[in-house]
Amino acid sequence: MPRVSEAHRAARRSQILDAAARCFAREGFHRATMHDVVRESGLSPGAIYRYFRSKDDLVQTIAAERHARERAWLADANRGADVLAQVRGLARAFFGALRDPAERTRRSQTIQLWAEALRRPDIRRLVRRGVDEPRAALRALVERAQRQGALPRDLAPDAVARMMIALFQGFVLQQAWDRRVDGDAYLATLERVIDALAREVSRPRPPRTASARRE
Amino acid sequence: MPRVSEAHRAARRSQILDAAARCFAREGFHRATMHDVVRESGLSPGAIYRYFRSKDDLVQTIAAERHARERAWLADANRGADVLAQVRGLARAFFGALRDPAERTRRSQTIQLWAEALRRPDIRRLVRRGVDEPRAALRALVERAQRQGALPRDLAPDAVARMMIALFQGFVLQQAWDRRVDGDAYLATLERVIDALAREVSRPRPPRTASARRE
Amino acid sequence: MPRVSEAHRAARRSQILDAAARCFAREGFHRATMHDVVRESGLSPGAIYRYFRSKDDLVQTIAAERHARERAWLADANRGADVLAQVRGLARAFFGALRDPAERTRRSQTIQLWAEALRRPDIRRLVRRGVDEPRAALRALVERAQRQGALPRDLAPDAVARMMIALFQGFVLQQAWDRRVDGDAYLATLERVIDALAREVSRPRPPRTASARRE
Amino acid sequence: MPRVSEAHRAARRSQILDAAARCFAREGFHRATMHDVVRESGLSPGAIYRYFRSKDDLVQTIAAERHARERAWLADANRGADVLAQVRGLARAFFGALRDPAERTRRSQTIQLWAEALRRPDIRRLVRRGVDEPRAALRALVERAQRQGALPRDLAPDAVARMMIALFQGFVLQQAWDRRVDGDAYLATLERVIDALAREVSRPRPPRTASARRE
DNA sequence: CATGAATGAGTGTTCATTCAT
DNA sequence: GATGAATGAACACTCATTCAT
Repeated sequence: MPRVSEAHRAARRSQILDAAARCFAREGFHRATMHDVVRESGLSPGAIYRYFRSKDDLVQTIAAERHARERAWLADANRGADVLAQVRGLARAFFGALRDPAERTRRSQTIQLWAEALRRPDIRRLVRRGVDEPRAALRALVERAQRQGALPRDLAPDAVARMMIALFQGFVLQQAWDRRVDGDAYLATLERVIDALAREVSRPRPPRTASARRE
Repeated sequence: MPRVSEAHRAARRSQILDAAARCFAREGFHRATMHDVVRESGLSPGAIYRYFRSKDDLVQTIAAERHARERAWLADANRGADVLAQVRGLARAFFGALRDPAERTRRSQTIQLWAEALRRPDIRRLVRRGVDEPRAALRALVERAQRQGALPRDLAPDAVARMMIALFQGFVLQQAWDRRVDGDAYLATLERVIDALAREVSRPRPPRTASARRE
Repeated sequence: MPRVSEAHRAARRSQILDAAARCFAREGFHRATMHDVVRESGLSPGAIYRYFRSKDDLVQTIAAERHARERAWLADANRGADVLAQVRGLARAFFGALRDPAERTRRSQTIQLWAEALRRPDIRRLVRRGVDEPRAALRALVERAQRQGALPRDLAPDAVARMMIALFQGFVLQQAWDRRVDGDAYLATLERVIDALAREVSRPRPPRTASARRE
Repeated sequence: MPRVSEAHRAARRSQILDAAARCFAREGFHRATMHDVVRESGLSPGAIYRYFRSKDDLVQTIAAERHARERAWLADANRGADVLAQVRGLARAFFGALRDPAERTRRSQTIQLWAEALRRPDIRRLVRRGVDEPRAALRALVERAQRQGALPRDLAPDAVARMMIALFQGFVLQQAWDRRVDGDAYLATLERVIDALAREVSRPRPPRTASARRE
């Protein structure tokens, strides 16, 4: 029977995590100090270490939280009837979210986690799952579209899924460095490409593709 | 050891830079210490500070060097006749380079620079130029292809350029976290998409596009 | 050891300041290292930096403290009736203090601050105030003596004040380099000079002074 | 038979000393680096270490040179007939020199040496001789004046000598911290005091002095 | 439970000095 | 003789973490 309620613990935890997230977004994981987090959270060092084992643990928890959030976000991807509409919906949801100012903070964390994943296996595991789970969902979606005749059968579903994720990742990077990047044109062109692929279904293919691969 | 040749100076410089690159790839910019670089280079702290003003300067120089390397890499992109062949050539060169083991080290640096660009304006400038210059080249290529009738005229050239870069960036990330990622399938699918776009030229478009956008 | 009393804080502060003073007196500001202060204080580097921003801050605080001490010392200079007795009292208090062994340490600091004032504006400000405030007090004293007819009216009060301070400063220097300097004889002769000046009041002056200035 | 002429050696030596003097005056002994001296002198580190054993040696040599200069300056003090005129001449020469801008540099060095003398016996020896020699000369002068009846016999000659030196030292300090200090008024008042003392010779003294000492 | 003063190993950097050329 | 690249011990300072209160 704990001395403080579970609700109190949870509140403290997210108070710390929010403060840490702000610090990390502002300064970067490495430049931000635990003292920064202490100041930002209004708590004491001891209090923070009661909830988190270390600074690395704080980073890891934030990474896990990011992962969970993005997973939830894809939860209803593989439902519904019109596959192409769903892909477009996903894309729109994703790019739309980037307009939220709070999303800037999260994006900054995400990019830092991408770098952090290179050195820390625990982070890498999370980041990889953040690719693998959407990838599986997108692949299933593409496969369903192929079965329905909405996308050509010679497209490698897994590669398509990776490409879609890459298109998201690259856009996140480019917009993080340059706010003026035009998300609408990017999204429109992405949809235009999907249309082009969709139309490939009803098209005679072999000769052209063969020649393209020849060289 | 005075009055040393320019060649000696250059050799020392790259001795340091190489050591730093190895340390940064192994530990990350922040975790790697100057002492690590000292040990790795076999020189003394003083020697390193004779060639570089600070640790940040070392990072910046490595960033600039990566930028220069990637720029050279695109130098002959916008030449030659067959535009689509060129795009494919570029893609193949890029993905092919990823097989070089030394490229792993460089890629690791690049990803770290992407994160570093969020906080350091000098790095951001370099990283952005690393996007903007290829983007301009790719856009010109797409425009040329459109004039030649090799790509449909309703594609936004700039967005296409960004997407191609995003496809590269995303692949670099995904492969950095998971060596097993299949570059060949990715490249083949990318070429498949370019083919699909190319074939759009000879297609009646307006009604379809409109309906695609309608929803 | 949290939530410590204000008294504890003050004790720690002066524990550090005392240790620093000893180090600075022993080694000089520049040769003394923070590690010396750490060792001498029995604390850790971090503890010291909790109370002082930098080594320079430590020097500055000691300078300010010396300034405050010397200011207090002059506080009751300009009171009382017999002006000449007061000047003599001041002189005796000043020279008397030099017999205290703890004063050796402080004097050593003072002389170092005189040199430090040449380069550091913050120290120069303090050192100058350490001259200007006594000077104003002494000048007022001399002016009062002139109004009372205790000193001749043709003495420039400000120059006299500067001279008295110079006599103190020079004595501090000379005794710092050679302990055997006889403070009693110095003080007696100083009083003898003041007497001589006092007796000038009742003397016919013009012709002599003119001839003295003539050459 | 040396490879370079003695004249060349001497020229190099003073080239280095001049450069060092400028650096030390600008930055202080401790903050000035050997690299500064290298840059300022236009020579190489090796060259400097061929002429001086260490940085401390450079300081010591400058101190010795300062000492020699000030000694020369007093060389003809104890000659000539009119003692008081000579004292005044000395004072005027001394204060007059302070108007030379090059003297600012030297004064800055002198003050630093006063502080340095506290820690370094070699410097202390020089600085003390810089007091003791003028003091002996001034004492002899005072004694001669007393024998000639130009100054009262109850003045302690040595204390008077110390006071005169103190008046110089204090003025140097005060003017180093505040350029606006009025040297002319100071000098005039100093002469005024000497006049007062001179006139004591023909004055009935005992009762007053006794009362002054009584308290 | 919470506090925050304290720790101390470790950081990036400097600089007096040396010595191969 | 002269050079200046190189050295490396030492420096001022930081910060993740602990634990007495």
